[in-house]
Amino acid sequence: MADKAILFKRLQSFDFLRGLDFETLTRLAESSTWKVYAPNEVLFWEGEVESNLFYLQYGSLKVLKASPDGREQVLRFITKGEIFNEVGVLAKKANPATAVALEESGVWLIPRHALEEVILAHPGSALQIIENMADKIISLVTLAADLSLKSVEARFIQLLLDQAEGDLIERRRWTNQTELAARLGTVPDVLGRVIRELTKAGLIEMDKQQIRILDRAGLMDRA
Amino acid sequence: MADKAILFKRLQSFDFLRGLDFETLTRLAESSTWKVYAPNEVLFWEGEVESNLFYLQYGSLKVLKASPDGREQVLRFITKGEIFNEVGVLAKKANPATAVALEESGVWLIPRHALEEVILAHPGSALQIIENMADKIISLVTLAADLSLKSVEARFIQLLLDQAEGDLIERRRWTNQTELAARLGTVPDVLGRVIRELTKAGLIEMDKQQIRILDRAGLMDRA
DNA sequence: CTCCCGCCACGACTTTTGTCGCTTTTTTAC
DNA sequence: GTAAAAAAGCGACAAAAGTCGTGGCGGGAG
Repeated sequence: MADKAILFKRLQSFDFLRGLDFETLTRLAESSTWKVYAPNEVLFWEGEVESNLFYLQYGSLKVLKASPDGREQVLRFITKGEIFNEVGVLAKKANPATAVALEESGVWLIPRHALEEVILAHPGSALQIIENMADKIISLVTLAADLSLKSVEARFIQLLLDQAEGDLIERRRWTNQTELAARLGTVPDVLGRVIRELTKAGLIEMDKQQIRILDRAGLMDRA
Repeated sequence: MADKAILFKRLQSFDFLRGLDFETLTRLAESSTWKVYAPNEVLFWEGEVESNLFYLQYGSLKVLKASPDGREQVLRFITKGEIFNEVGVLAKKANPATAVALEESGVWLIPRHALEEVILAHPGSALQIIENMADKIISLVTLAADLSLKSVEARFIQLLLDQAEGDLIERRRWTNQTELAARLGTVPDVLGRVIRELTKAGLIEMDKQQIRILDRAGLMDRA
């Protein structure tokens, strides 16, 4: 079990808790619990009511919705340091999506009652949470519009350009074509085809370890 | 200009303002302004920063994102009594979408500073706003998943079943095939084809005034 | 009244996306 | 290390979505 002192330090660094006093943070840390999830383990299912706020200390997750026939649409990736499940915690609604660990992930669970206390006592933190949710609304709006208005190729190119540091994208264990396809809202075959075409056109190069952008301008043209 | 007394009454009926005292509501009403928009008039554009909260007193609006080539994806319809632009007001972010009046619409504009005062003074109202935003997140998540995982036909059938009162849907002036198509994330031709197929299959009947569901079970089967 | 414009109907065609079957390669589990 | 499972490559095909052209109907504007 991770030390509560770690969480305490983390809590101090959250934007939305900034400026809270020692006792408040201690109380939050005291009532929270720690959990480690294995790769592919589910944190919560679509339709469940989950009343903890999650703070991801290490690892990475995906949030998705699945169709009856097994296809999935990834709505969001969560990396170290992010909080999630504001919807379940604060709106007391059934969760609209499923959260799954992509790799081993360590998570703090902060119970609803502790959080509500903080918000009522410190209205400024509510504004921070609202900003946080606004960011999510913005990215969901963008996702919906992209799914409807852009081709798979355009979405893939945008993903490449967003993710690239310099002209390189490091591939991790879970950055395989199947996962990328779910992220783009398509199937692995189609993504594979797009990759082949972009490779043949000399725009990108892809192997197991990385994706390299060879012609940034050319990519932008096609998107 | 509509009487501020009307807004005052309305404010009293907002969920998120419930329980506020007389002076607070009066102040809100005092600092708000009233505006009427003509059909097809734009309330705000994607990318603009808009610092008023809107309350739609009568009329109806659509919120959409457009692609360079002119297609649009409607993200949300707003009807009488709803508030919108929480994102712009509270998160101080550029608006992710454009809002357009579908018919003549009367709107109250509540400025940011007045709203922030209320929230800081009454943390409970922040929780109400958070719930409001959570609802939006949920419906955007659903929209994104539907766009990615369901066919146009399935989305149209779902729209029919959601909107129907009894087995009837009244068509208003702006419920034409062009608008319905934008709402479903497709083009009028495709929607027209789907309508013809469902009609030929004896599942629905559609004229200028209304859409009638003839075989609810049959529709659900196909979706 | 009539001309014009927007909406809709419909068929033909193109493009995009998704599916299938089969093979090879890579990863994982034991 | 080896066997089994998962991922990926690839071509052929099928289905869904989008585009284009033509033409009809009907409701304003003049």
